[in-house]
This record gives sequence, C-alpha cells and structure tokens, in this order.
Amino acid sequence: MAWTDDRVETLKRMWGEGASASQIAKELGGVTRNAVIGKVHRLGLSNRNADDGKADAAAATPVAAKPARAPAPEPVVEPEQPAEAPAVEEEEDDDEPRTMAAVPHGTNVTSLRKPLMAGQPLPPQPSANEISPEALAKVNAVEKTAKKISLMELTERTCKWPIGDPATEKFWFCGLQTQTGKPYCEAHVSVAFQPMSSRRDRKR
DNA sequence: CCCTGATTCGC
DNA sequence: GCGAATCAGG
Repeated sequence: MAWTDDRVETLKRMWGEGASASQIAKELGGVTRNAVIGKVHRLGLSNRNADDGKADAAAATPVAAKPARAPAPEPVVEPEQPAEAPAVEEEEDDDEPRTMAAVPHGTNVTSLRKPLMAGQPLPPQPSANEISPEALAKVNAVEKTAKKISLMELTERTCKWPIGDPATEKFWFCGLQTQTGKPYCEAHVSVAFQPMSSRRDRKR
C-alpha cells in the first residue's frame, strides 16, 4: 500500500482527531500501526508544538539545559482535549444484533441528552427484569471480580459495562476481556444482548 | 495482559 | 520514504 494523497489525508485527519495509530491503521487498511506511526513522524505531526522553528534555544536543548534545580512547578496550561469522551459507544459498525434487553427503571430516554455529562451514552443497566436469573447472578458475580477500570482505560477488548453510579466516586467499568468483537465480557453480553427469541420453537 | 507512541535501521 | 522490530511506557 502506498501513501496516496487520499490516505495521507485520512491519516492527518484522524490523527488530528486524536485517533490512535492502530485505529488509523485499521481504518486505512493494508498498513500496520507501525506504518502509521512512521508516517506520522515523517510528516512531522507527531507532537504539536505551540512554537516551532526558532524558539528558545534553551528549550530546544533539553540535555544541556537541565539544571539540577528544583523542577519549577509551572502551571502548564495545556489545551488538552479529552479527544472523544464517549469511548463507550463505537460509532463504526452500528449494525450489531443488539436487542435492548432492559432500559433502566425510570430512565427518561428523551431527556438524557445533554444534562448528564458524567455518564456518557450508557449501556442498559441491569435491573430486575426479564433477564434470565442465571445471567443476573453471573453478572453480580462478575462485578466482584471485575477489574474496575476507568473510562480512559477502556479499549476495544475491555468490557465496557458500567458498574455503579456515574455521579458517584464508586463508578467504574467491568474491564474484563471482551468476548470477541462484543463490547462486553461474556457475562455482560448475556444480559446486554437478549436472544430475541421468546418463543422460538413454537410450531415448527 | 492489553494497549500507546517513539525510535532505529535495513530495505 | 517505508515499515518491522524494538524500545519505553501506562
């Protein structure tokens, strides 16, 4: 695969949007994340420096300009952006055979658009519903052994099932290994995706 | 273990 | 210029 203008453009865009090298590589296809990183560096957009070129020689000489002084705690105001907070929901393939098993008890689906900033688009919380008791028990058991990872630690292979109250400190994600492609671990998949068959084998 | 970007260096 | 291998970290 060659770095066509088109692909480079995509690379720049995604990198600018904060996508990871592997994500970009996957998007482009035919390249590895190493290739992407290598290209990123060659393009010189690895790190965005506010000032480039003829800046302070002192700042450009980290080795020599390293006083054994106390590291002056400068309030470095970095315009860092959380990239995309809603890492909970994948935006790509939205054609998953998901069948909302249970919407939280009294959740106003219509009014959880902007007010809630702590909890992003959250998957359905388990509630006493028509979910197989076994699955629920399973989940409860899993929650005890969950890795309890934070939002930033979520990856495509970590269970994104939220545990606890997003408005509280006691909030984390399951974090166990996902089942494969699924956003949740096995236990949570079983409660998140209902086998939409209520009475499958009826008369046939 | 999973992941991230950074760097090196033969091609 | 390219990117696999490797490094260094979370």
